[in-house]
Amino acid sequence: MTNVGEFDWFWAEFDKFLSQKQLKQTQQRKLIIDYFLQANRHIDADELHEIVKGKGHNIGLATIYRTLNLLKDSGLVEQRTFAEGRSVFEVSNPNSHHDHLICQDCGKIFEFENEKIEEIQLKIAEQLNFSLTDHRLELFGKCQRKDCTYRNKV
Amino acid sequence: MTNVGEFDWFWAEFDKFLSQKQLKQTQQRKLIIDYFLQANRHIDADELHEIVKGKGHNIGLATIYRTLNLLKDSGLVEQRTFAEGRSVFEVSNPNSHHDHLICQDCGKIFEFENEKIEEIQLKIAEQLNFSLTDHRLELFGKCQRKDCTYRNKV
DNA sequence: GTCCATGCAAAGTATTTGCAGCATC
DNA sequence: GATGCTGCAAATACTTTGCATGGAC
Repeated sequence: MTNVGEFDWFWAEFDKFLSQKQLKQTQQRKLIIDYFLQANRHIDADELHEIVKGKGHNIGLATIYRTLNLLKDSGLVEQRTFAEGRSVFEVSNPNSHHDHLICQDCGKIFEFENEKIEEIQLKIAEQLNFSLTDHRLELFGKCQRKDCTYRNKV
Repeated sequence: MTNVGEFDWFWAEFDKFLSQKQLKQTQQRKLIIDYFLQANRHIDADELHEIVKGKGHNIGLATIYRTLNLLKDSGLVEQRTFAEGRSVFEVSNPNSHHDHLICQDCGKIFEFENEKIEEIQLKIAEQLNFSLTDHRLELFGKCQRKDCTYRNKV
């Protein structure tokens, strides 16, 4: 179990959340979240379950879902629905609001940030009399990587 | 059945698509698509099914799905996944690429367009060596409408 | 007449929930 | 020791598919 401190802030926040809600820290939650953080990418419940099982832990898929939903409730993790019918989760970093660029051939997801777009969004919301709380921007295209698998080519 | 010509272009394109693929025009498809176009909003398969049934037509939910998928294949309609676990469909107007502003309280969806953002997106994709084919931008916030129902207030 | 399309029901996915035993506080 | 948590299986929600019949070309 790597615990070099990179995610200490995450654990601190999560522990705070647990005690506030009078919930318990458990072996399973520790494991699931640890592997989730190690994965360090967009991951869905089933993938995470496979990883945990692959490491020899007998943890039910339901517990994976329950833990991910707990993380979502805590606000530490965001749930996204890129493809139809499947949700992926990722650590929500409140400081850097990044967006996604998705290759339609190989499915790889790249991240980027752009302040200008954020500014314009605020203006648009203002004009339409909205108070903006969040946004989601996804660009779809074809990456030029050599190892692009053309997964979805017809 | 209103047929004032507003969607003639749509039917022309769809008929072309059908004959290209050697598929057939049917009563059911006509009905489903007609009600879909009349709805003129983001709609999901179940809602559309209710509308069609409400008008006294005995059409199976499976046929609704099949027809919507057909429209998606034709490129005339886009499928979106706003909330988890439910897809909505809307006419894809290739000339005006609009985005969405969603009220987190009442769930109402507003549309907007912004050229500047589109420009920036192209630049970003270029920098990351992507050829951009599509995008999706969703803003979340609170609308200030009097009839905002605060549906999701905790 | 040949295929494709339809309705129905069954199967498929992704996710949630009920319950009895177990772990944490 | 009380209460929340877990694994399992069943339930749920959305969507797709198999099959026999009917309709379009």
